[in-house]
Amino acid sequence: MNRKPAFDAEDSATDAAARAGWLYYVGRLTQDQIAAELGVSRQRAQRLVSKAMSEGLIHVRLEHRIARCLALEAALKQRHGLRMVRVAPSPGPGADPTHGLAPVAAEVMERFLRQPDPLIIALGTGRALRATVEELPKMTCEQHKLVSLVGNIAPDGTASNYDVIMRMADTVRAPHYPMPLPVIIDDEEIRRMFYSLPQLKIVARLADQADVTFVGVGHMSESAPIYVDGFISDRDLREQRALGAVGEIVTSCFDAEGRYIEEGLARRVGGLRAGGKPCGEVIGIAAGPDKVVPLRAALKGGLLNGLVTGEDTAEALLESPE
Amino acid sequence: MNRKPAFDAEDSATDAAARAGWLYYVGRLTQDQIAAELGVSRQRAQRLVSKAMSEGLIHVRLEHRIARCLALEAALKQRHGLRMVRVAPSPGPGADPTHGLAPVAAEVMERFLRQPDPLIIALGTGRALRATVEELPKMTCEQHKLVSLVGNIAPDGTASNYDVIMRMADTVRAPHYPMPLPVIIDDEEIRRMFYSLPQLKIVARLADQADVTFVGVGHMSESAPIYVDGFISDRDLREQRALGAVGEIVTSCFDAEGRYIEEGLARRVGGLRAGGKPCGEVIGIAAGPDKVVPLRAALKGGLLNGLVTGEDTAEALLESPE
DNA sequence: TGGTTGAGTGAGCATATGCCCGCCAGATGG
DNA sequence: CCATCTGGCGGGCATATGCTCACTCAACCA
Repeated sequence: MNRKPAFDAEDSATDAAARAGWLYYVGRLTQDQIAAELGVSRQRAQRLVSKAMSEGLIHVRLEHRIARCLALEAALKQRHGLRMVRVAPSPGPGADPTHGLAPVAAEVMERFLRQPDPLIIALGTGRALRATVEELPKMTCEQHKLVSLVGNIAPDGTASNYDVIMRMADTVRAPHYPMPLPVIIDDEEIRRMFYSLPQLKIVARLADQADVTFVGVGHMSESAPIYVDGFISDRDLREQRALGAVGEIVTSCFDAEGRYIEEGLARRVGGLRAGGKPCGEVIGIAAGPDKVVPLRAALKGGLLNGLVTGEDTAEALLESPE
Repeated sequence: MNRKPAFDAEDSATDAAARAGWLYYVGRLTQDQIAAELGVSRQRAQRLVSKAMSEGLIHVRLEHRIARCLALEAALKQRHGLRMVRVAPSPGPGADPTHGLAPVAAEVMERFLRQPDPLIIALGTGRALRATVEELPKMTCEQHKLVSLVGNIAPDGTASNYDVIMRMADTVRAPHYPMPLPVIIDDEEIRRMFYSLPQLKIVARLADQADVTFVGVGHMSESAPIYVDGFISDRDLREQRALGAVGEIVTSCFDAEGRYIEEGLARRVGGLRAGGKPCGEVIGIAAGPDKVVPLRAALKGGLLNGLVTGEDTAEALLESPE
């Protein structure tokens, strides 16, 4: 009764791997120390540790409320081929689901702003974006250019309340290019005239080359901000919904497949679409139950390649089949 | 409403640490990759990972039946200041509690045998040791010396069945020094004569310099092997128990505090005590419910500095207070 | 207001890690 | 019985890691 046959050699190899893995991950020993402890060469110790990992003997888990968020980020990133996803922890039941989103989004934005090389940063509009910009710290970013994708003149002639570019430029001290035209331009002639203005062409060209674009994602229900705030009419809303619109990004509506709807309203929008530059980042910032449907569509259609959202929203997005 | 005050800076630092730790341990990214991902310097990434660890955000657990054994080993090692502890997985309820002990002990023994530098290896006796030796593979260890600590002549004049040294020497091809004298020598004159034999002096000197000693640990109940196998008489057993004996190592009895009992039987033992050389390893091999009391005493008295035992026994040893 | 302090930062370096390569032993097949 | 093969082993090297040391910047106190 000497050496056992192969059937338990496997077992004893796994035992040794477990032992090595334990010493490495739990005991925090170096592989040299493990080698000494087990009386084997360092290479063998390294192979055992690696085996312990690859055989799944070692389980690592993160004890932190954002652990779930990180998992959601990874899942969303993978499912939709996104470049960047950030999921803000849920604020808890009952609270505003967008609470906590802005600081996280601001962190993302700040990272771009901290780049020393000049960037062209395009901005949409909306509550989420506005809140994000308000979370930015004062800084000096004269190397970048901020470009608005959307007209800053509301239907009533005032500057739009949700025009974020001025505020942002103010906080981060960057050259900025608002789009001096109405959000919606009913007369096609006038619209063409606006677009032919030289300064608008400059803005359009810049926006087209944006390295990164931050946009909100709106929904198209009766309480759609774009409608409630008077940017589009009741008729427009019904028309777009009839055409299949489930959401909008800088007033461009898209259907459940994430395809922009070219008919109707699209012809009267005073602004540009996000994502002109193919290799630029287009980051959507949105959270809340209302945003699940439009976000799902936008992701499906590849309208975004980056996303900042909330835990519950991320979960809902991942619950859909496919 | 710009930068938040310190109260959530702490939180966001922990969040970042959690994120970094997650990327490192779950995502298996290098710190450089994490630095790029988070847009910080590598040093910062390393600090975040380290913070995640030190704040206990990362929990590692080993998914393997020996995980518990490893934890028990660490606990025993620490509690009793032992140099080496191995705990064999429990064979399951109902099975022989010593099952599985021998292969583990043999692994330990083999490690010493594989040493290229010459070692003096002292051996006790007993079932556990015998079983251990039988698990050794054939090998050639001419550099080492095997020394017996205990007489190899049973009271009936035969060579003891549990004399392990011959078998071991046979398997590992090492020079060996049995102790050619009875296990118990009733006549003091004869005992002195035996000890004055030159070859016995050689053995005694070797044993005294043993680099490592392997011994079984016996209990002192009515079913004590030392008694059942006829090495000591009923009277001896009662005498030693009356003197407080709770266990024996190579026929030297000790009390609950792990102090050797010098009266009575001790004067008639034909053999040596384990642990002559202060810096040598003295490794006890024993498992089973009967062994808990003697092992606890031996550990308390520092009679052993190494231990190979079973999962259940280790657990029982750790259950005692103090 | 101006010094002081202390936490956080990046550079640099010694060490640990992971991986590739040539080697050897034991298994396999002629 | 010998040639071949395969799989594990240690040597060595490029890379990653962790740590120390000045340094900065900003808050705090006098």
